[in-house]
Amino acid sequence: MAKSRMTPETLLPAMAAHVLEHGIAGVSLRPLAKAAGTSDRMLIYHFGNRQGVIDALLDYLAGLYEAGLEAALPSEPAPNRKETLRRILEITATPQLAPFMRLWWEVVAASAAGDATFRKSASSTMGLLLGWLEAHMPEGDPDPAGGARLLLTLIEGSQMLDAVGRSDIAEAALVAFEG
Amino acid sequence: MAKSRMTPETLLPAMAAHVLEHGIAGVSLRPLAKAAGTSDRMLIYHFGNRQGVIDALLDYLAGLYEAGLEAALPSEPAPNRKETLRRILEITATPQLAPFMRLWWEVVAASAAGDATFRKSASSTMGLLLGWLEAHMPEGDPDPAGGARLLLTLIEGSQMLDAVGRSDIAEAALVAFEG
DNA sequence: AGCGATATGTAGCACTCGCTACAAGGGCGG
DNA sequence: CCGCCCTTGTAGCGAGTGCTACATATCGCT
Repeated sequence: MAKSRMTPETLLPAMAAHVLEHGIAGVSLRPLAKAAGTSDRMLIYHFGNRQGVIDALLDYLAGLYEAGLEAALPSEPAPNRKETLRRILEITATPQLAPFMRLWWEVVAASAAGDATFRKSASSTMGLLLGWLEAHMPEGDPDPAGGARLLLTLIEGSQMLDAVGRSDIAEAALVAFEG
Repeated sequence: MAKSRMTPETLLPAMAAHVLEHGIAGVSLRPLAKAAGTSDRMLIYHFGNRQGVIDALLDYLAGLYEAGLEAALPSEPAPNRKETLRRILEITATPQLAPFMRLWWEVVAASAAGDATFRKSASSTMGLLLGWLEAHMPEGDPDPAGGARLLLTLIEGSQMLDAVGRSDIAEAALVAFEG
């Protein structure tokens, strides 16, 4: 019966694409399996249960996001904090990263609801972003560590405001930011 | 048969309590109805359909949140932006407002996923908070409007970081904030 | 008192959910 | 070539979903 011997690794890209479009928190096995060209039966077989599927997807998506970010982020340092902030906000609004933002708020919501898996993923994603920011703070910044944390907080606040349709507030905040 | 003649208004408080504990985005009618001492049948009767129930709940919860916030927020202006920020963050970490935070990220996630009802609710909540902030900016602030938007962005970023277990970042950001 | 509108309980429909039991095909080592 | 194991399909279970049909109880009004 076996035609192609699909491994978990084979399935993940297609499932990730489905999840990026339809969300991950409430995803159900049958549509997910169909999107990957297999059956719910096989997802359970490969990943044990639904939670296993989601865990694997979160891991895989974190890698995808990191790669996408790495590709989009410029390496030249900005002259000051405000410009650093402006560049990051511009990049994270990139269409190819946009589906990740929708997913991101799902991860945050699940974290806030107490889901350990999602929280761990979210927490490490923030660590990743913070690390990049620290490494790309303007030269001569008096407090790169603190500044990076301040910028990260502003970035996330801006993105939340974008998500609820109040990018006007985020833009005004950027203007008012003295960096 | 009718025992108590429950009106939609009678049902809302109990339903709100249930939703604050169990989430609103994926709430299902039967447990919700049981929590309110009625049946799914009656929820549909009173609110038309599930969406009607959720709409009514969002409205009611927005009112609850506003009232809780109004009760918790002090009226004396802070000496500077940083202190204003610190006070707000302290208040929104209040236990009685905590369940609302969990709900809030659900609302944000649904907004990001394109749900119009949730987005409208989230957007107006941000408007509410912004209005309060503008009215409570420090005396003599050079740019109260811009400053309020900057603070709101920082507040929301901090709360997101809290939600994913990275309050360490939010606290360092507060320290690094020059207001 | 009687009648119509309002309110509520019961049963059920058609569907999806995660997951499992069973059987069987395909690959590989002996 | 045989037999075992890994993989996969089919069918289905029990529970839960939003919602509806129908019957009936209760209230306000005349």
